[in-house]
Amino acid sequence: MPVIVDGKMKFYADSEPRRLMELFSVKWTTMVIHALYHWPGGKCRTGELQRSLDGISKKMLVQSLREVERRGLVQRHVFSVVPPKVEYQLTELGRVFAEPIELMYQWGLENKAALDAMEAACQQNQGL
Amino acid sequence: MPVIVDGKMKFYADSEPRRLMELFSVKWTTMVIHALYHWPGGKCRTGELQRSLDGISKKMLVQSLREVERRGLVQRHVFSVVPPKVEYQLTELGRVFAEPIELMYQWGLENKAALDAMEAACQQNQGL
DNA sequence: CTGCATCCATAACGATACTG
DNA sequence: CAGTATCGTTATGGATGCAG
Repeated sequence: MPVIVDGKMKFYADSEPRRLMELFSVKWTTMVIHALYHWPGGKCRTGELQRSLDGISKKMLVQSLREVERRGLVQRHVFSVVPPKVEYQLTELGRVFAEPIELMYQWGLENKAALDAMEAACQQNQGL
Repeated sequence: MPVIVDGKMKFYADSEPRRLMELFSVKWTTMVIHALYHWPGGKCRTGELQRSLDGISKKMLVQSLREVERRGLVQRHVFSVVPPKVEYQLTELGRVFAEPIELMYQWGLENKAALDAMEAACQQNQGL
């Protein structure tokens, strides 16, 4: 799987897998995609989304939404009414990227034991 | 899949999936695990590892290694010789967590088209 | 060779207050 | 309701030099 150069293995930070991982490196983006993926009807309003994402600030919500919109993963629908109404939904490309995210969510749910073991080791080695 | 509270969906930042994702949020940790996972024999020295991870600084290498060691994913073997010799290898728990990481690497390699599409959209929407 | 310490720049994040 | 702006804190990461 890894690239071999002069008989030595090489791993690159700008490889495809790493480009994918960068999506995960920002705290809320995956949760936004995950939430939209599971939203009944696939569309939801700003406020609803914020209330569903426990602990997210308005700033990070909007910032995350702009981010995924810029990347072409989410589409924004603005209704010209008062009070304002805006709906968000995954694009086709967004649903493609929901796939690995759902894989991770699945794995996480099925491997709580491993996650707990890691946390336990973590606390045990505080003074390392 | 999501939790339902009062008929509304709720997504928590401290859920199992998110705890897994936190492993991914630090730039080099996944690459270190990925590299060790594919290393012939499963053990490798500090310098070898650094040379294989393109662009990593010494500081981040050591920091990442201490991180995964603290989490119980990697074991450190110190040889009492001069010049110093240290080897790293994945623990059993580490090999468990290599699984989702390899899944992501696999997905990334198989979906270069989607990644390129995202990048293209990204650049097109610069002035958004 | 391995590891640590230091300095510094930037990015991520949260809280709050304000506009239409 | 949706979105913006500002401030301050913390985390992240790179460069460099030193020590065993």
